[in-house]
Amino acid sequence: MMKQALELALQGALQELLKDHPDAVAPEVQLTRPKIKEHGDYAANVAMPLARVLKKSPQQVAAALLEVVKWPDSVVGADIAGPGFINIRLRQASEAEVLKTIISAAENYGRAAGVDDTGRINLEFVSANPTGPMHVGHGRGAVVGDSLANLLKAVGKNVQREYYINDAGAQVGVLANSVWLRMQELQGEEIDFPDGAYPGEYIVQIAADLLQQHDYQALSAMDAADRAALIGRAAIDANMAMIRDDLQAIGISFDLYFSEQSLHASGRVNELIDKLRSDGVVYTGTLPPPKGKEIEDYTPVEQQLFRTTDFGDDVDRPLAKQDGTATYFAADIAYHYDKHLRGFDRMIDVWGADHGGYVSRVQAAMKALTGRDAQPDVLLVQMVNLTRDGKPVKMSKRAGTFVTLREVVDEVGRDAVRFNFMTRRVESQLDFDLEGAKQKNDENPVYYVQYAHARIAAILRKAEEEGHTLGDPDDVDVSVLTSHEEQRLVAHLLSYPEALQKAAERLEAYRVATFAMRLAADFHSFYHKNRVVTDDVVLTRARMLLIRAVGQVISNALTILGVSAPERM
RNA sequence: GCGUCUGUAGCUCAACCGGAUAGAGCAACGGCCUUCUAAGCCGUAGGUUGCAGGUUCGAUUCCUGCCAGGCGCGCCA
Repeated sequence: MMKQALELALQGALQELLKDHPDAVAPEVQLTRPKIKEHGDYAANVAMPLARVLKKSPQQVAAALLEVVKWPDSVVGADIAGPGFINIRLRQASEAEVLKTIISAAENYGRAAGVDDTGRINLEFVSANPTGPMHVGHGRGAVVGDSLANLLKAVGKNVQREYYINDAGAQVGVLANSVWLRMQELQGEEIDFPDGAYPGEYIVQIAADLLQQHDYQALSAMDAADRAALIGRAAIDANMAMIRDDLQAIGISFDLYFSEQSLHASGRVNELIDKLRSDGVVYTGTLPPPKGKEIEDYTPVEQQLFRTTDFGDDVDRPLAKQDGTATYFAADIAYHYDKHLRGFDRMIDVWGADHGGYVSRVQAAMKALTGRDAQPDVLLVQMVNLTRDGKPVKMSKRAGTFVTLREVVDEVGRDAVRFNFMTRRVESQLDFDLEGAKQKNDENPVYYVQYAHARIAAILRKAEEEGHTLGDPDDVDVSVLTSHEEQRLVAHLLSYPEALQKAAERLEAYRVATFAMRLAADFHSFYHKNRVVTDDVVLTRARMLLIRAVGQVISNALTILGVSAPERM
């Protein structure tokens, strides 16, 4: 890699300069790609921090560095500019050679050669409760998590996708009761459907299916708890099947669906609480009433508390409810601890912003259990505001009027949903307009990128019709690609592996979408100023190579995002 | 009240873990289709980066305090 070679050269020069200053700390060499063409192909800022150490002006330091530096052959010039930047210019031909690399590597360009051995990563995302269909907010988390998994795999990480099924606790009882009420109703009985029950139409469907499979009289005669268990299990299975189906519709599947109930059933939650107790981080006490919320009948209760405040949390957290069963928190620690025991070196959790208050307690718990290294990295995905023609779509879970992810995908299409969800950082809220996402114009970035890909395919078809063939890329003379637009494209393609690397390091998959949009923009700009198919055979072949490489990289980026790259539009 | 995320052009967002003249799209205005896809391109205009301090050679970026908005804050998951 050119960048590394340059960094090495500068580091060498740095050592040379610092010979007389044995106790000085050498600043890190950082190379950036300047935004402005006149600033060269790479720029280094080392002279500026070094100026302080050597007590000379940055310009003097830069000059001294240039005296001793031994550049690689491809460097044609380096000069000092601005407040002390060293601008480096490379021989152009050496950059355009990347086009040949891209064509031969094809879908592997930008990807790591193999799977690295720096550890296994567990990536948990979606984990929507199996009590109903996924809404749009879940969809954003799903797309973010899935794209991140693709990205991490692309740079060579060993990643497992995991879905945590919250199939335990009181909500299962509520779900079972909701279904049972609908079953009774379908049998013609008068029912009173309470506020707390799940109102959706899917509950009625599950009830109808269950009536097909089970004898209603027999169910009525059953012990209520046994019946609730049976119906609850069946309803959860039905909902999970629906969720998996909906995820399939946007191209997402998991390596493992992990059941919370299995943690309780196998005794691992209780084992974990015992372990914490023997570790001495559990005590019996009462919590102060919560702030900022009016609670009329707050009564302090003695309970088992996990001393999470010793590990960075705000208050200690209860492990067991008053009825003696474990809290959700206790099960979740057991779950994260289980991931640790399964040998994952790193955990990443993608959660909705409404779980933000939960991060510090889980991290505190994992710190207590395993030490700092096994704390999960938590990505909090902010809300999605669904609009139609700019007006908010009213959603009420209680009234059963929330828009499901499936409805949105069916209406606007998988590609538009996936790409639009990836155009912003997870920290910022996302406005998603149903009409805007369907429009096939500039307002919709997914078409902008896909259009570039389809346009490239069309040009290549045209070129072949005209009798041009690319042939062996190694025989193409890329030195004729000298226009401003061509050089921009080459530089852009060259930076793709670095862009992936950076995005992966920061767990910011949206950067891949940004990259694709910028590359598409550079291509469209090139297209309008340069003709690919001409009478000049040498130039035509060089440009065919160039746009094929552009199309390949757009396709590779879109693949990471789970978006298709069409040949025609 | 506490925690957390956000605040950049009229609107929606970028700005490469402190760097050079803060960039795109939409909306506005003016151009470009008898030649490879106009789902596109070129140009003009638009900014005290919420406010006030601080650290630094240098701050949209880091720190502190305010202001505004989102999310959350008993054994619900």
